[in-house]
Amino acid sequence: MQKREILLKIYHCLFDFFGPLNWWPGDTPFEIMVGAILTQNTAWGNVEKAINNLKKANLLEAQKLYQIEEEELAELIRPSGYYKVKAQRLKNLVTFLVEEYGGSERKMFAEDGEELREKLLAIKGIGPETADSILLYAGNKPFFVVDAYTRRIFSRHQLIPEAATYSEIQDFFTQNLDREVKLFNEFHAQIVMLGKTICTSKKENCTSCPLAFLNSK
DNA sequence: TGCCAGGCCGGGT
DNA sequence: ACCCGGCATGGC
Repeated sequence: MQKREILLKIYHCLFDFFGPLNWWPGDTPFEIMVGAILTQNTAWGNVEKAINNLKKANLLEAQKLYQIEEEELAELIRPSGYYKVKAQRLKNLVTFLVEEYGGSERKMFAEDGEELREKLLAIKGIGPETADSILLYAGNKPFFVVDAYTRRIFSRHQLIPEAATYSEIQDFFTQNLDREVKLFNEFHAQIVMLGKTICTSKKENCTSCPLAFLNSK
């Protein structure tokens, strides 16, 4: 079977299993960008607490985070862990957003995707996964997001080498899928759902894996 | 009770 | 070009 067929089969299998997920959990593009930074190596439940703190304080806007003291921001996002570095990283992002685009995500995302990706990667605290999450889920641009679940699940089924780099894994998807926002969005969401709910172990294969058909290829 | 979560950076080889 | 320690809270 061709890689292309396998990928589509996996996608449809997951979609049938979980149903449509319509990611990312977040009401606005700005909230999604904030969440993308806060969720770095962190359980989403903790991120929710931090975002709720920002919402309750009515601070979930670029201009407001731009003005707030970094120490105060750090206290608000404390539940998300790594709160001091993440406060810096959020500051770096909103500074970029405000000073380059007047705080308007719409203006930022009007830019060419590849160029914007380079600019995001140049911000300290934004690596490839965070940049691609922002581009895909906040900006509706077709960049496939690779995360720990993706590596774990796909290397376990021997579709990618375990030591593959981020861009190698990303290429595996983008070279074998149509470059569509809807597909990239839903596919990544399905992978995360699988990793969170069923394929949770780092070591053993899960017994009730919906992708078990891959084992008898 | 310890382990781990939707990374990333900086310094050392 | 890799490898590793540091960053931290809350849930199981």
